[in-house]
Amino acid sequence: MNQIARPPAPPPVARKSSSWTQDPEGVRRGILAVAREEFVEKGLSGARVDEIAARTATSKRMIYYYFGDKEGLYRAVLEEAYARIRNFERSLDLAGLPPREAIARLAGFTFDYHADNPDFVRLVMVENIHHARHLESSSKIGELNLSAIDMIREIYERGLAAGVFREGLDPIDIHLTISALSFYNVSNQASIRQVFGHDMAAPEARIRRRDSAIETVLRMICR
Amino acid sequence: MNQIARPPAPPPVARKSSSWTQDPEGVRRGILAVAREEFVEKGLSGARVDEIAARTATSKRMIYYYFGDKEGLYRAVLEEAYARIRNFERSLDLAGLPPREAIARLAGFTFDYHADNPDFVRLVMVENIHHARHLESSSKIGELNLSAIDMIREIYERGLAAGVFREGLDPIDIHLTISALSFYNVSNQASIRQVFGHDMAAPEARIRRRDSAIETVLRMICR
DNA sequence: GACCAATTGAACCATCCAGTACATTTTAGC
DNA sequence: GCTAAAATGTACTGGATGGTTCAATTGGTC
Repeated sequence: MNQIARPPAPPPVARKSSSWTQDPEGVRRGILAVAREEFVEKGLSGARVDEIAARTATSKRMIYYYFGDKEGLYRAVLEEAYARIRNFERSLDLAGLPPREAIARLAGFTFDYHADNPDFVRLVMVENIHHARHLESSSKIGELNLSAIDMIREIYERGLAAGVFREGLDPIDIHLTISALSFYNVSNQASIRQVFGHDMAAPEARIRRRDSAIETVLRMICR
Repeated sequence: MNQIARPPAPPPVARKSSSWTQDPEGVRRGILAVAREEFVEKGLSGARVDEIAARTATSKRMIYYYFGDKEGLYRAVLEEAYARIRNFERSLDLAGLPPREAIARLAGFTFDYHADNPDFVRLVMVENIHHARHLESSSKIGELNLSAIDMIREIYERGLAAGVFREGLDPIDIHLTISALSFYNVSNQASIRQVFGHDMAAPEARIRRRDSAIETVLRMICR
């Protein structure tokens, strides 16, 4: 509910005043926001369409009107989440930095994105429980692929040329390491707390883990 | 179905033959095995008690007789999974190895355990989706805590004394890094395949990722 | 071979829940 | 203003689902 930047909703056409006051885009966004919270909290099968509808400003009827069925709604939520992280990745501008700094900042930003968006992390968990079937059927997410991996490849090659990175590494492997170190503390936060009594969401713990992750990635890559 | 080492089921008391042939322990185990598969595949809310019952040699009635309700059954599955990894950890004998070898083998074994037991990984994902509520209510899993972390602490201190490890590291941090690098490829296997077209379960990919994880852990810890 | 507790079978139930039917209101174009 | 299409409200349904009832069968003990 808080990480949705809901712009002031510029009504393209004048807004009449009456009993009803219709606003399709707003309704859509409203449904999506509530749906995301529910799916993130209870999973795809755990979430209840009635519950989502109840927490919305509109009715269950509208959910089916706009999204077809429960899976369509889930898919829309998933696509929005992936679109958002793709935007985040595109917003990174690391080309100007020296390789070592670039990787460090990429790792730091990635860590922060995961820590700041547990909803995204939990959605990805849910989707993986379902064997990523919906990622498959939905819009080709392949663009993610390029942006993230190519960015790493570019930095890595610059680092090789500059002689600061060790040779023989795979950009995908680097990406997996950064992702794993960013994802795990968030995805497994609850069980870590339960088993080790450590709250990874606490500011100090998070900062220390962040530093450790960056350091680990640098040590992995640097000569 | 394959990663459960089901010992030859030594019937402590003789087995009679009759129309019915009652065997509580066997029934229990049978239910648990099917239930694990279902929960792992569909999650807690996605799994259906009727479906579990149908795949069992016995009936739904027995599930409720032995486990009370769906959550009780889930809890039993969860406890069994954690008991199993605790056994695995206890079975590791690294005290005799030089520190560097010990950490490398710990990382390798941990990686292999996760890769060989995707059921465990998926169960932990499911449990985290549910905020580890059932880990909390079930038998104190705190013993895990000790065994895993203390083992690392012991190795780490030997490594410090030998001058091969760098100072200032937290055993929990080391554990989290090893776990993250072991867990992520399995938990996110489906989305990795979907987004990057890489199959982490393929033998070559797995071996390369394993080597990379071990190397990364060593570089993280060693001076 | 009788008795009791443990174990099992078959049918049943109350509720939940995804999805729909049908009517109604709103907006936009003329 | 009139009309068609888009958007919304209300009420409902049929099947799925977790859980239960009641009785029957078994194994051990005496």
